[in-house]
Amino acid sequence: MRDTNRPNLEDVAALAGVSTASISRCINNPKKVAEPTRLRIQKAIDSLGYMPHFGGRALAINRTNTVGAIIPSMENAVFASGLQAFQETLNDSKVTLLVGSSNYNASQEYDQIRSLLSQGADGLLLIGKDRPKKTLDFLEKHSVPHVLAWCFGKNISSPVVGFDNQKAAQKIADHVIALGHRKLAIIAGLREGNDRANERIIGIQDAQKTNPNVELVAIEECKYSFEEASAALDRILALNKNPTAIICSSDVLAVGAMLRAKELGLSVPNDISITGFDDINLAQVVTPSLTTVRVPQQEMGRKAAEVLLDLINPNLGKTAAQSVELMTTIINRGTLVSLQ
Amino acid sequence: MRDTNRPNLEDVAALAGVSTASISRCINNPKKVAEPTRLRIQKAIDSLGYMPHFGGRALAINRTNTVGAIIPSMENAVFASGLQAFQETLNDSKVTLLVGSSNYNASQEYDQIRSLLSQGADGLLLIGKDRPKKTLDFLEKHSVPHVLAWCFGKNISSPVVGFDNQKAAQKIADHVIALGHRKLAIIAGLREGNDRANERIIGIQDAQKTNPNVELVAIEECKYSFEEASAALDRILALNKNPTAIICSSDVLAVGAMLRAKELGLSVPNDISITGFDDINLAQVVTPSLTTVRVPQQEMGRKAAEVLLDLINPNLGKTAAQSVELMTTIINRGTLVSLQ
DNA sequence: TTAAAATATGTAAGCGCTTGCATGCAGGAA
DNA sequence: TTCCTGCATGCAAGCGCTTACATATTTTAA
Repeated sequence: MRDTNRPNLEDVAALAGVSTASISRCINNPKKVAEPTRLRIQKAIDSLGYMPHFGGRALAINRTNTVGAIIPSMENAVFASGLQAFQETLNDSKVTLLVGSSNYNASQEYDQIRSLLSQGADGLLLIGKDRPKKTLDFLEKHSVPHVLAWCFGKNISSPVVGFDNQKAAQKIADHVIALGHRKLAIIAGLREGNDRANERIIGIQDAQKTNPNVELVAIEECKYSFEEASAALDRILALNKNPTAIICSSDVLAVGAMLRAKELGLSVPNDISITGFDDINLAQVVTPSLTTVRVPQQEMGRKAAEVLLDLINPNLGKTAAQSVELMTTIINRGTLVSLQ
Repeated sequence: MRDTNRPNLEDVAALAGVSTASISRCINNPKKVAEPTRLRIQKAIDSLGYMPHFGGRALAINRTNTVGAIIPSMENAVFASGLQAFQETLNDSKVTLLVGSSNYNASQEYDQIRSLLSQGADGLLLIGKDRPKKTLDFLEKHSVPHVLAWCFGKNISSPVVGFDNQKAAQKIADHVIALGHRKLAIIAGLREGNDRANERIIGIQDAQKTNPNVELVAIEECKYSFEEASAALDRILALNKNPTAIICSSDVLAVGAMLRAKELGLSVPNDISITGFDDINLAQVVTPSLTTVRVPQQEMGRKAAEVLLDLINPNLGKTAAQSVELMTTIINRGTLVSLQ
């Protein structure tokens, strides 16, 4: 039923003494309306405080200028600055961002996808490349424009903007090995439904395999919290295999392990080296500061937004949206020691 | 123009052999439709992969089940977990969250408010209580349901869910003073357009005033980054007033100051005590871990969502939405030393 | 048995906006 | 003058959905 409180096109039209069509044109395509009329209309709009009704417009043009992003967790600083950059880039094109979080859970992600889409999202940003067939089918069936981030891969059918987790992990592991470490352990996120965690483990295993005299004494998976990482370190130490370096698949895990090591009276890196992944704020703050892998978050967010916008706008002569691979860098700080 | 790709109510109705009205009822009020029909409809919906069109619905019921939140910054972990709780609570009521960020800038906030509203947000979460008249007028004129968080106060016309920044700041300052500190300095966020930063300063000043033998040797404002806090510490030290404690109005600032102190060869807390505010992750991670003020973020997010939902739903007999004041707690860790 | 009440479903109007088409009008070319 | 062109504007259909109301069917009561 009519909300008499909120002015609509007709009200503006009446006040300005023109038809609703002109108002609409004035808003969406100002050149199509003559100067004096435009001024009159603008005055009417201002004086009524008119704002176009979102639903009406969405219905008419079948587009919302809204995109959704579903990240595994909002609490995790890992995604924050990437998302911020994503949003800023969208805003430049007058597109609004809807955010959902999946809690690292595929079925929650599916629900969020449906929810954001039924909220009218024109496109989606998703994290990672592995998801259940059900989700994939859904995306395909509804031909949802989407881009994947925080991952990369050659034979993915969706556009991807990110980095190769496996290669990045292999690189840091190679680096650790090059410094003389021969007994490694891993603390990683739960692989289940998390391709990034999974590939990071595989990357480290790759590095180990190409160096036969390197031993991988433990692989511990846990949730991304200090407490869980702390417990994971305990489990590793309980094995009595004496790894000289622990490669963690996230800074949060690395810091959790460091905190625990400190509690146990172990010196990092003298007694044990620890490396992280992501290079979030935390990494610079711990003592010693964390040697880690820097992920180009901002660039990823920005580029992902560009690709998604391309996907949504049947664009004018521009090149089709393409996947882009970004590179990670190893940031050497204080938690990794050379054994040579 | 009709998107033939996307099934609409009519398609479902045709397939199920009922009218569109029944489909609509089946979706929104299943009890109103008989069991066998409901099953038939459900099957049709599933087989077509039908999803209601957001705009159509929004137009018909003049409601989007969407609320917006505008936070000063996404990068700052300060708001992350509160926002997460806010979102989760909304989700329980099938309400989606739109997020905008204002970059601690009133005019950007105003733009975001307009943008979220024109995206159809039914209500808004805003941070802090001070804003320009223009913004206030706008909210009033359009009678936008909204709740303020991260602040509290008696004579605010909007519902507020938060804590009293001034009191909380006074409390930590009193605590510092009780430990024997007589020369204090402040590192705070920029007060301009930021009531939280402002009130936290005032709270500390309150504490100082009631203790005449306490001196406030410096008040430095800066942006919320390690680098800026670091520079602020330098400016304070350059004064040669030798404060024994630096009260920071955010953990980020406190950690930035700590990092700088360490660079300068100053021991925290032996040479100088430092306190934070917020109790974000960072606080536990630095060495020594940070004595700070814990803000009940999750609770604030949850309660704010409840109040906002109340505001939006002309609800059934429930009590009207009320402001709620939450309490902060001082978390004693390692950066504040007793001088007695 | 019949009337009344309850239940299930359909009909159609209308939410606010955009846009193809029609109309009117001014200026220029023939 | 007449015709054409182009611009500014209006008209009205239609986007997909909800819902008051009308209608048809079943149940219940008397």
